[in-house]
Amino acid sequence: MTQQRTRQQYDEIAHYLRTAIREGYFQPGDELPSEAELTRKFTSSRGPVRQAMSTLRTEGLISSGRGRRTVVLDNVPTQSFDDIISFSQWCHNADIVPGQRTQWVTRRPAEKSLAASLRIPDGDPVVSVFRLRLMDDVPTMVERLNYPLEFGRHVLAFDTDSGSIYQELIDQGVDISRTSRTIDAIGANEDDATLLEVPVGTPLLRVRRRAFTGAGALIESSDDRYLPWKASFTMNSTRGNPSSMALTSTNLGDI
Amino acid sequence: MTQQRTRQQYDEIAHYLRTAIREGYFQPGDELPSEAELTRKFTSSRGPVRQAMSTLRTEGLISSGRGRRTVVLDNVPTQSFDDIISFSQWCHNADIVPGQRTQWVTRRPAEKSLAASLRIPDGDPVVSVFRLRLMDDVPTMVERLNYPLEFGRHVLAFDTDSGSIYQELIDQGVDISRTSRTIDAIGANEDDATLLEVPVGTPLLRVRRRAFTGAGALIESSDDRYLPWKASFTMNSTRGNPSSMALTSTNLGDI
DNA sequence: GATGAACACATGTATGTACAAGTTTGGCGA
DNA sequence: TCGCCAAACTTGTACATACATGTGTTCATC
Repeated sequence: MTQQRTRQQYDEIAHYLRTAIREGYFQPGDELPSEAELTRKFTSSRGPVRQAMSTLRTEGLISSGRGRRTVVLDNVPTQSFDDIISFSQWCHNADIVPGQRTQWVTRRPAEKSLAASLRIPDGDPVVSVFRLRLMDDVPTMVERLNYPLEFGRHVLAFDTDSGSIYQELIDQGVDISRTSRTIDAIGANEDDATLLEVPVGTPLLRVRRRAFTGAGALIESSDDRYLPWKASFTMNSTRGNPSSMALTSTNLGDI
Repeated sequence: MTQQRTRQQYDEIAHYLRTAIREGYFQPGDELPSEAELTRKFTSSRGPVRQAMSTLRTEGLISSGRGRRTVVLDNVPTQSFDDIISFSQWCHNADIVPGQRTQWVTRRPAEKSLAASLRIPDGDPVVSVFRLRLMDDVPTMVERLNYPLEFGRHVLAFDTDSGSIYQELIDQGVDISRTSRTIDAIGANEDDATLLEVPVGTPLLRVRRRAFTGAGALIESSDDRYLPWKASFTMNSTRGNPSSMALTSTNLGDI
């Protein structure tokens, strides 16, 4: 999936360390080999070694500091960009069989709020998808997806019961390079309640997502609602590293 | 707050770019100066420039690639580690007056599940705090904090109605270096409902947090519940960058 | 005017060096 | 034995250089 050409040195080092940590060769609290040792081990220079360390640090796997040896922190969960963006991909990684029951797929003119959210003129055509997603055949999440026609046409031509829309877009050459998520909580409405088989008002974990191309064009604006006892988000922050996460006060109806 | 000694070059460059973007000098879609230009502008070398770019990239502010000029993405919100960990700090940044009404502070032996969550033996003393937090005098969040005695003793000696416990721990020399958060949704129980002045069962955004020292010792295990129309989380992920965030299936009662 | 090759320029990766600024270690002296 | 200091080692920061690899432009050619 989304293959890379020849693996870079720093990528190789990072992969080695990540694997060694995940498989318990380095336990939480253990010291990692020093940069000098890794340099020798991989017949490399300090640059790639430090680059690998840097990625592990922002993943929250290790902690380092001047004079101190680098130590392994908790065996924290982390996922790649592809895992994060795709429900199907995430299920596969967790050894869960993903499923979907498409409720409807439409092409229609965008009403005002949706147009604003997609940053297109009022009335421009959008493609919308409404699906129930399942984990091992158990209802877990309701998914509302909206695409500008430019990208939505790929969705219209796709059997939305057959798998990952995300993967289909990638295969069609759409360059998904960044996503922004807003997470909050909301009570199940009637549609949600029926599909998820819970009472109206049941607290759901809502994830509103917007996906962008590298050039900044908006690909998707979506609203996913999870049963909180089936899925949750975990994130790590480390002092000194940028967080890419923000607590925001919700005053304006953004997204 | 938590001052730095002399600002490093890469930090200066990052700060300049961040400010210029936030203040609109570089608009979303604009190209940033090339690395060569920045090198000249700051009389520096490529290393620090690239280091600054790297932090902005993981913050989701910019996007770059081989051959392409670096472009500004959305004007995305990001916050530092200190902002993320402290409700008071976050409010200050958003020009909101933070408040708190302490319900109780106790020292007691940990019952089984709490002891496990704090990774201490059953019955070891813990310090617990239960507070209502306010934004501009409006109830916004209920906060349940638990500390092993080693760190909790600082909390016992602190007036929890006077401000930020986090800041107090820092001032007492506690090295808070990493936090792990799990986010989901939960209905308000009777305590939550009374304090937040909403009906029982109202969907709340729950953030369970654990804080660690650089050496890996557990400082705090907490449970914050936000009114979702007052606060939410935002996060950005970029292809190729590690995410430090994970969607997790909630089977075992972790945290 | 359309096509394509050559070129300049952008960022990505890698190496080597030097020094700064912490932590740990070990030995020396009281 | 205890305490202190210097040396060794660790990671952080910075600079100079080289080449890889992709993008965009220019310009000669068809």
